[in-house]
Amino acid sequence: MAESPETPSSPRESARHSVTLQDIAAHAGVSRSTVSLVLRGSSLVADTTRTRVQASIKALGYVYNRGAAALRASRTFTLGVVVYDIANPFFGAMVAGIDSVLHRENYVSFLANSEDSPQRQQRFLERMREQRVDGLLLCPAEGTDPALVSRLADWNLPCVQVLRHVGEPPFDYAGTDFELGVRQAVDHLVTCGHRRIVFLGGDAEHSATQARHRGYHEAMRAHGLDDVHRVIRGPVTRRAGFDAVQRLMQESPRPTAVICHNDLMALGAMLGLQRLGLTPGQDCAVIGTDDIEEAALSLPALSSVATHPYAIGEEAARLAMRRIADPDGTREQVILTPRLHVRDSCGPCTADATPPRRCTDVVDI
Amino acid sequence: MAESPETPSSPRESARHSVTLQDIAAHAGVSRSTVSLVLRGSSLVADTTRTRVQASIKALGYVYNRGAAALRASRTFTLGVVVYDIANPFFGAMVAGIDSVLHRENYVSFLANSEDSPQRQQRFLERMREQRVDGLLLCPAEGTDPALVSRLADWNLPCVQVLRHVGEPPFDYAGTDFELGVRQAVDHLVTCGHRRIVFLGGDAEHSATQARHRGYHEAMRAHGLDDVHRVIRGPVTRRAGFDAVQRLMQESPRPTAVICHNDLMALGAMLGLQRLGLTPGQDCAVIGTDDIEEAALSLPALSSVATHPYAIGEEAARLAMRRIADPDGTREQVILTPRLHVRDSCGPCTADATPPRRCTDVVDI
DNA sequence: CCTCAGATTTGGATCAATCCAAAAACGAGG
DNA sequence: CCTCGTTTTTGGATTGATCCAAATCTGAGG
Repeated sequence: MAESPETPSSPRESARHSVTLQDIAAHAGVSRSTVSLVLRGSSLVADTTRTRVQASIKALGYVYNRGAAALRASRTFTLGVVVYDIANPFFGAMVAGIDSVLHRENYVSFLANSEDSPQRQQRFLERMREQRVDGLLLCPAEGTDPALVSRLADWNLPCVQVLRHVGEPPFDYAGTDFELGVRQAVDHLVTCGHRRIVFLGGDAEHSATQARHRGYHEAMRAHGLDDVHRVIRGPVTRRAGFDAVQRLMQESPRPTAVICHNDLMALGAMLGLQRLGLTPGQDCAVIGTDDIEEAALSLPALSSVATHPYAIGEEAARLAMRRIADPDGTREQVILTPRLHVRDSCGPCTADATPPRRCTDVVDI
Repeated sequence: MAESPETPSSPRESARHSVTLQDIAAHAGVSRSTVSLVLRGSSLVADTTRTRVQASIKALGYVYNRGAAALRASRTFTLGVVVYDIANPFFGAMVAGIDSVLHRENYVSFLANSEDSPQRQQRFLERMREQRVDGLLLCPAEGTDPALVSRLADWNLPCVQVLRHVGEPPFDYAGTDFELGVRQAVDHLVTCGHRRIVFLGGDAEHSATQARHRGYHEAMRAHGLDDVHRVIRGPVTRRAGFDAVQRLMQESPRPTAVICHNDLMALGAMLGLQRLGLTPGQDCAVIGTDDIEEAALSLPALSSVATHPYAIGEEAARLAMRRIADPDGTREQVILTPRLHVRDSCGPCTADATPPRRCTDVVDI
């Protein structure tokens, strides 16, 4: 029989009707079902048959139709990912971590940027439902209805919350122990002799902000510094850090250290100090959170609590895979441990009566 | 008849068989086809019927099944997006731009991070084909086979290249005129009296790198500076800028200005100058490319050629929409015009014999 | 040569939508 | 009341895979 030649990928495959299981079955002299089994790597198929079918698949330039498969099998190998600010390098790294795991698992992901708008987020989630994704990774937008998580459960849509969380436990969650991170920062500063330590925090009310504030309050209390503890709330941007620190430095007595909600704020704060002719780490200690690449390279190098976004992404994706495999398994919370990287922006306290001590914690880039 | 109550979204919809067109048809007393027409907003349906059907859709908590629709209609409202470094803030902004357009167009996108690996990219593209996406936005990985684009065309998969491009024209492309950007930088520096201007560029061989080098060479030639023109190639990182500028400053006579492949390099270069006790903008001018947020806030503020990543993302997405609507339309190239933002890092040349001139081009943040 | 268990293979039904040609309903004019 | 041309609605075929129960093929043992 003059069957089509063995061109691995024939150039004229735009022929209206694309190659289907049926075509391969005919070419290989077996049934649709057998071809389907081969495609799914079933062990039911005899080796000789498998080889023959695989040859036909190559010969005809077949392309698997996941949509059609999903229709019957009700599994799509797709995941929805929602973040609220993809332009932020932190999320970039996190998405890279997610992507690396999904790639290994043969999953592919839809990404949406909610811009912290619950409406946008809602619209995307509905679309994800229509696409019949197998699961969701969700960094809930500020102001997300706490009932959302249970609604997703009603929809039978596995959902792992990331970084922030809403609703009542138990839920799946992956993030960092922000509370511990801030505590580490306070502890270190106190060890260095600082007392008047201000926290520059966010004004939003999600779990991640609350955890940081809790960490600050408790660490300060533990060191008996209730009387000087102080939180400034506002946006968590470079400029906010820049402005806030300049206001703080007018006061008397002025703070000897600031801990910032994230590195962008901290970098802004350092800039603010320099603008006043002060030296970060000498006239006022600065510690940031996240440990973005820029932190180690700034001048002076910024001390920062590393929150490992890439690892968070990986953990979240892995958790989603587990929940998809076992939808009724008990919910899990993966909480990574942050780590303070001490650099040049937080030297010993010189302003206070307390004798300056040499700081020799973790020092690296 | 005891029809199900009018709960907008009944809580027990996990009943094995999800609500389908058929169910709505029965509930509303019409046929499947009519419901389908309503869902697709057809004008064929009578208003009274439409209202009745829409009520049933709400009442039964129906969820459209895009997969099933795509199977028949061969349109998925889905796009594949490939970038090579999502952790880079530039791409974050670009993806945000893409997302904003797709959201408006009711499209949803698969995102992959190729990590500049052609293999990873290839694997993702194959998966995209299996998912029957309507189109692709591709920032080709370094080393991508130039034949890829024509292969995608054979697959009937509309593809818009972004930022970089491979293969032979005509193809759809969205990006910035990097050549012009570098030319602007050179022109400005020459106007300020600089002659020994070095370009710190990338070592990769894609279109975006080549365009920058071309811009540099031509501008230098146009100003009769062939004799002093000089390109240093290497990675385009902060550290590379830091190291390169320190080496350059040992020379005699030393360069009076450097133009960098991107802002990260430029920020590194400024840091390198400071490490030597030199002042960027005074002892040596520095100009970067991209104009990332950090540029305006650094100290001194970095002059930079803005490349508008968000806008590039938007344009690329719009172009993809056009190509999907009209697959055989003529290919388009959307090239945005970069704009030099002059700040404090590039003052007049003081080292040369040429009399220093006051620079009064564009000055803003 | 027959039987039977285990290994393979198979065809028809199914998943949830769209397409399309034809049927039904409608309304105006004779 | 009957045409005739619109406007609406409809059912059967179709899309490309999986599921599953039943059919077929093997080869060893009797």
